[in-house]
Amino acid sequence: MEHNKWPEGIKWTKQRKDIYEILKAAKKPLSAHDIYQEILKDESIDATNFAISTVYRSLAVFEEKHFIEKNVLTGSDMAVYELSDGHHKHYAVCLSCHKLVPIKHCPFEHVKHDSVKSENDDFVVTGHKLELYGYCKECTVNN
Amino acid sequence: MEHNKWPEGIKWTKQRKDIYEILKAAKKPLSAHDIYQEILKDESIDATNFAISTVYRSLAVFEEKHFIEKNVLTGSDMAVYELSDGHHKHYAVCLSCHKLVPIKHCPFEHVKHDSVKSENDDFVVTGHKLELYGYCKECTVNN
DNA sequence: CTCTAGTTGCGAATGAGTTGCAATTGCAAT
DNA sequence: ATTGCAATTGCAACTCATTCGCAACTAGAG
Repeated sequence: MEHNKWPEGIKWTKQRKDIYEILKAAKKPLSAHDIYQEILKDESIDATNFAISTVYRSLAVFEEKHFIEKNVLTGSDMAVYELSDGHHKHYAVCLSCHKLVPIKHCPFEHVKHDSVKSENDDFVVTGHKLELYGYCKECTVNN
Repeated sequence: MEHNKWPEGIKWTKQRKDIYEILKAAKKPLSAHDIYQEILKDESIDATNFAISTVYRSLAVFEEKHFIEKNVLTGSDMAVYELSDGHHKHYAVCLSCHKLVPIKHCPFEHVKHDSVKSENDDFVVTGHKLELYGYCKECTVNN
């Protein structure tokens, strides 16, 4: 919870540390509201006078600095955020219950982005997002 | 423009036909507002008393019937829609100018969705979304 | 042609996300 | 440690894409 090294380059306020910790502890991408709920719930955080606008502004800064990744998943209209800890992740989204199932191996691990570059005229690819969708075990059974 | 066969299963009102035609003519995914602007612009459409809520409701119905696909692209917070005409498409999004460059070959054309299924516990994959991002030629040159 | 369930226009409501501003606070330089 | 100021924050008001309630309308089955 403490003694962590924060990414460099920004002013590390108490609020930003809290938000960063919550994202670090999360097992799945969180929305700004999810994060805010965590703040309100967490006993160790003084949530009096913690504005949700601070959450949004901190997330914007984190994203700009590439500490986190922002996504809007199928079936939802709310942006979710997760730490970009090097090992980027993809998810399979259940169209029925909206559960997220992490994809263990990114099918692009071995694919060179350059291949796309040469195929499309001079587009420099710096990253990608992949999302599978379908139905999870429970929802398949119950339909 | 006319004599087209509409997908079955819904009531084909004048408004829905207009919206469907606009999507069919579009070369890229359009937002609800894009579509509404097209309606206002198009001389052949009587735009008096054409509500934008109708656009949203029609799009919702189309999506439900799988006539169209809804997406929220990186760098935007507005949903965009395009016909799901069998040949599904992916795009590369320029992080600088937000231009969309179609990806000619889907890297998943040859990948069996089942492979993902077996890798993750009993998730039935029915589709996927792939988005590349980076910088287009113009934006690479001008930076 | 009639009947009715499904659709529409309208305007008001919702809700995620943003913003202006005065007060506060990291943190670099002293 | 103390200071000084630019960056950050809380707050409340705002934006704007999208949704909703409802009365009037219409597609299309019979």
